[in-house]
Amino acid sequence: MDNKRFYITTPIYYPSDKLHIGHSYTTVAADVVARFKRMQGYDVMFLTGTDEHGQKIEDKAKEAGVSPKAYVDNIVVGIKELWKLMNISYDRFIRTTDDYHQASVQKIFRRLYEKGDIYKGEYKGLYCKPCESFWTESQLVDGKCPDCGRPVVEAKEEAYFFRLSKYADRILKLYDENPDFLQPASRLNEMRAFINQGLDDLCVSRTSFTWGVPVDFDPGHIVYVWVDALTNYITALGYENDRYHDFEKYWPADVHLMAKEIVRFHSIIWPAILMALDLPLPKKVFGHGWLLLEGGKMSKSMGNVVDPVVLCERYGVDAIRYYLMREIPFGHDGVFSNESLIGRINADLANDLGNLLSRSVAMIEKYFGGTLPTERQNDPLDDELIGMINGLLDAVGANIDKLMLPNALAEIMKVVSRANKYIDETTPWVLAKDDANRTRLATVMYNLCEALRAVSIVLEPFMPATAPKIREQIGAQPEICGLEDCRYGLLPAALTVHKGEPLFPRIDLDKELADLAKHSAAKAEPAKNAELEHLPEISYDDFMKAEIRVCRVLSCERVPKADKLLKFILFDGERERVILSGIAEWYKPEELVGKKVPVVCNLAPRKIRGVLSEGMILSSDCGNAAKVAFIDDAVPEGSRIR
RNA sequence: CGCGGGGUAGAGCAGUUGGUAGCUCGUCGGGCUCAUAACCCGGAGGUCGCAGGUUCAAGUCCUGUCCCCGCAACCA
Repeated sequence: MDNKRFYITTPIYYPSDKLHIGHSYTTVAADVVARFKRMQGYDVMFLTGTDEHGQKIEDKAKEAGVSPKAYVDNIVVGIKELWKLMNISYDRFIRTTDDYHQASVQKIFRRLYEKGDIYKGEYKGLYCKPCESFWTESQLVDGKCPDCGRPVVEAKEEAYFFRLSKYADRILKLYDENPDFLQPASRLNEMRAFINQGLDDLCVSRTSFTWGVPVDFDPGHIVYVWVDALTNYITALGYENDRYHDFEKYWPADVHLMAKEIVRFHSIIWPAILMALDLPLPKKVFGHGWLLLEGGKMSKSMGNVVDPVVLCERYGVDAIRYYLMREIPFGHDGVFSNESLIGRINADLANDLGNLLSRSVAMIEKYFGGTLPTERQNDPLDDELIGMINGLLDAVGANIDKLMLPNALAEIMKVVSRANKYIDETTPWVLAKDDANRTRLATVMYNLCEALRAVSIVLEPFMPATAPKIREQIGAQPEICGLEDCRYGLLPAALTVHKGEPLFPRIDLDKELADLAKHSAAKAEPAKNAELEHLPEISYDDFMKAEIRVCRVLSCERVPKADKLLKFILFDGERERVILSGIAEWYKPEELVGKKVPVVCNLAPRKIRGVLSEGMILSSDCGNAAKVAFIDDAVPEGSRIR
């Protein structure tokens, strides 16, 4: 028993902003595994935290007019509240600004330096003086600084480097000998290819900012993110510090869980650092996919992030946890949408699971006054359901061990479906009509409750709040709801049920979507106002020079070989005019035909892709998209707008 | 240019070592009435991006080709 230990981590998140649903996704996944392992009897260490140093935080804090520490303190409070809200059962929370961590990082850095794996060199690059930033060639825009557009110069500065190149062969060997080290396997090829194109040594210090851990033997140099952040996985256990003392107990980690964009750091740089420190390597690095939003990637700059707090408050934590774990194939990208979320909640949780509980308990109350008689009468009809109950734990466990979390949930839902079907097959309402069938009816009811009990057990890691609610209603005591109790026949024969509230009320999809649209529209406005771009004042005469008229769209089609352009033929009140507009990403041509739109008619015509465009259709910037400013249909073509 | 991933029913996805193409949602029809108008059964719907090849047999292997997405490191 003593050697059953399990160490799982999430990345430490960068608290430059509030966390979004993608962070919740990683963390919920880790939580599910941690909870399951605890139920299996493992001594679990589940670590999460925040990576709080660096230029960006420094900038953000300055913008907000507070110290960097005050800035991150505030965000971290929010993050911890989010994890509390989402029922995340982390055992330890590390902040890279914690004293013990910083002291450990300095020791580790010094140790690597003394060993010769970190050396002082020169960082050469393209430098923008006003921005005090180095850029790579590929980052430049038209050969100029991407931030300010000014020219860059070649420059160099002193910096410390980690001998990453030295470990390339050992890392490749690691992949060969432990194909399971990095999952999904497809990422392994990517990493191999990356290493094979040649690893350069890694720049591990900075002098361009001060918000970080100082290199204690060389003032002015700050330890850069690689050594500062990645080492959290060991400093949080007490490596090179006295705050904790379970490094020996938990290291190496069983799983580092993360999204795919940081897989490279964890499967190349992190093992190299550990090799340099002569420490064992983590057993597994798992890079899951991204939650995409309809229309593309979620990102803070696009302003299209989904706030997990809002979702949890609206639909309940367990519904969100379930959706995240069920809908997106773990390891692949998946699309988040309100429709699919509500669809899952309704179909799986309300209709199948919630309703199964509801109808089962209702029948026991109706036919037996809430308590089952103790005699039983079995039937071959029961065998399949009972077999599935007895096989459930293995099916779920095998999938969780492989981190195939959606499959684990699918296995659970299979039992729910089978139980619903079982009700149809056994037709309890028919049995209830004849007292002679009383024993058989009780058996059917008992079997349903057993299915629900088994389901509640394996569902617990995924939906920790819902599982007890199910048990309460079917009258299952906690003593028979451990993982090892996930088998048929443990409920007392004289079972008493207690009907409760529906687990997951059904959501009216159309109403809900309309409501959501209203909210997000109202919310989008103030958010944008903060960063409005202002232009110089213009005179009334200048304004009146623009001839903006209402035009009707006669036809609209995509421009061949142009992914953003739509070609319009419009009627402006006296003639037809052709206009090209770069809105193809957001509108289908056919949905625009017949619409009335405002057009700047006296804009100098311009040839685009060989077609003369005579004017501009007015649209508003909406996040990263454009929305055409449609005009009320009652306004006649040609009307002047001013 | 390079590297990686992907193109399978209206939508979203499974398809292990090649052997009659599945699942969820939607849709159409039927059943039931215990239940959160939920549940159960059945039907329709796919030339598995395209073109070749290997094979008795290919979504599954090989070659070519088109399209989509990501990465391309000092950015946290």
